[in-house]
Amino acid sequence: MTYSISDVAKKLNLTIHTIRYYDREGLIPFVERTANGTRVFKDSDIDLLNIIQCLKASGMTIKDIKTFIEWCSDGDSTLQQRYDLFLKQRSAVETQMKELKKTLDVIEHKCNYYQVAVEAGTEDIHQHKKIGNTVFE
Amino acid sequence: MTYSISDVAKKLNLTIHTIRYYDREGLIPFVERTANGTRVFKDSDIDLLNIIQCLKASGMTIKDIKTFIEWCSDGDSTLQQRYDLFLKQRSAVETQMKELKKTLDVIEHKCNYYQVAVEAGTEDIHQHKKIGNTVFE
DNA sequence: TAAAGACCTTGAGTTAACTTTATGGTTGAA
DNA sequence: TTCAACCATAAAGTTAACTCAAGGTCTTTA
Repeated sequence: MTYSISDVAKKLNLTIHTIRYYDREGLIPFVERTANGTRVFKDSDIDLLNIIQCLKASGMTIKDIKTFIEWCSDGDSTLQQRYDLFLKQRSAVETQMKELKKTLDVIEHKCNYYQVAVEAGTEDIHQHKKIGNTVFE
Repeated sequence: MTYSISDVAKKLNLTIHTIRYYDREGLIPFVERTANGTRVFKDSDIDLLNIIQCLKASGMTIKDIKTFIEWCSDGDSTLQQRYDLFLKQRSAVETQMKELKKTLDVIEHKCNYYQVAVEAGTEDIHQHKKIGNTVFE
């Protein structure tokens, strides 16, 4: 089973431009070409693009993802580096989740605050802090 | 209690430049000035900067945060808009947390994969997919 | 057979959020 | 009194990650 660039774009919810950009940046070095240069994607290429999406979501830059892919190409001599990389990303994502939880708590506090204020028709319902003449909490 | 811009920068782990940038963008319109133009921050200004950090962490742009601050200045007539905004941000953050959890699961899978491979000294320990001649899982 | 619609490359443009540079004013200790 | 250490503005520069435009080739379809 093979796919055109637009098939892949639809499947992964990326634009054609983005996929070509990733190719240019060296993220998908194993995509084959027809005689006239058209890219032909295999399932394994789609798997790789999925991994790239995951690494991006974990906060990695394109440049760092490229490094990882180069390590993959280098074979078993880079296993430790790749392991360390994923350990680092794991802890990075765990940190992000904790931060996001704190953020959510603050936002939920605001939701409650505004729900009460909307029902009352005024922010004066709250004992509050003022900044200038403007209510901020 | 008042603070200089560098005090605030230290306290909130921002640079002086970033704080001035936020001021230029209209995010902190209530900071006072001395006769010669030096900014003087009150505790309420620091509270507001903390709220700004939280909104940024939830994925809001500077432009949208500015809109929120304008709504605050407009008083009770914007209560519903502000409530809706926080409901929207809450659901945005909840979505982000779910996505991050999926990402973490994939990364943990990779950690296990590489731990086994490092111990074995080779990726051949895994039944695997190959892309070109390169192992990607 | 010609127009539509894929695909390609190179290179320039965009956007957000800073970040730096250039230039200059104020203040307080040595 | 000078000089370091603050503060200020305006405007240009940076970076990442796209995104678009121009100009060209190939293939399919009316």
